[in-house]
Amino acid sequence: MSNPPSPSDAPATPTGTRLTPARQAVLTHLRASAAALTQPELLAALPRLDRVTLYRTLDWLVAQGLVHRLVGDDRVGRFHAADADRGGDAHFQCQHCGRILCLAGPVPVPALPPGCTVAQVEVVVRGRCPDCS
Amino acid sequence: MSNPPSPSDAPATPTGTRLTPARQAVLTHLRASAAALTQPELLAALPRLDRVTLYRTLDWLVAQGLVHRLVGDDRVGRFHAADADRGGDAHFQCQHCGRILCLAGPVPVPALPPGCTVAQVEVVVRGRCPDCS
DNA sequence: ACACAGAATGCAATCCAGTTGCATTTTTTC
DNA sequence: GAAAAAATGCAACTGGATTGCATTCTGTGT
Repeated sequence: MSNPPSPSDAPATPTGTRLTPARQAVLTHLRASAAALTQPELLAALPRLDRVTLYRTLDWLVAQGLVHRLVGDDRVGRFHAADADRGGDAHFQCQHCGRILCLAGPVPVPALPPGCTVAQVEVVVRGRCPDCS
Repeated sequence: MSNPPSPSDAPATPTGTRLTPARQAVLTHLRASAAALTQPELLAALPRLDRVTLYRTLDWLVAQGLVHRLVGDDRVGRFHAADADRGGDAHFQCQHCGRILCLAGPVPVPALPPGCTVAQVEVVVRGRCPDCS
């Protein structure tokens, strides 16, 4: 996650790892979606993939810093591409349809108790998305 | 969740519901803990309770607005008392021990796409807690 | 005091996303 | 072209969360 963002089409594949078609397909699909997707959603969209392969693929993509994983209110993990054109740490979750949109821009850091080291700040805004209004 | 916060010691029990000893015990235990607790942690602390009873108890407490439920990075639900002396929507999760502390004070809302209705803003700060530094 | 109704509890069974082990296939390298 | 490394697919398993149903408990009305 501390990697500098790689070019969109040829990310570095460190230490004997490959950017396989499956991984490319998942990454492409995540980049095409404005909302964060769950594993079942991805599986439905890419039926040739095995459940476990998708799981490991997402694991790898997250490890490469290409994909961001977040957990919504329903404790289901959702994934979205960590592209430069999207913000990193701010998300909007619709309380009606459950979709998670990715917001751009930095987020303010709230006041912390002394002694706490800050590594990451994540903001989740809940409400109604434009589609559900 | 849209209820006005009830007094600490005598919450309203709407529509024929009771503040039973089990519920009081869970609420007391949550109030005594500075960190948000998982269901297994609560179960270990209150062995007389059944798993399902604890689940339903937490459900009830959350519905009453007495307890706040949040999901951490590990997709495990954690609960903490929604007392007035604690903030509502800001939390700190230690990346080392996994504990979730509750921070006081609201945070400013980041920029949203047009058409989005905001109902709640939640902030999760990740890093190292004082104990793990 | 007794019966009744509604609520709460406990046990068992189920669900689902996530996870791991192992055999097989694919890709890279020598 | 063969060996080695990585990726994939299938099957089984985990752990928290969740539901159904029978039982117990509390409060109310007669």
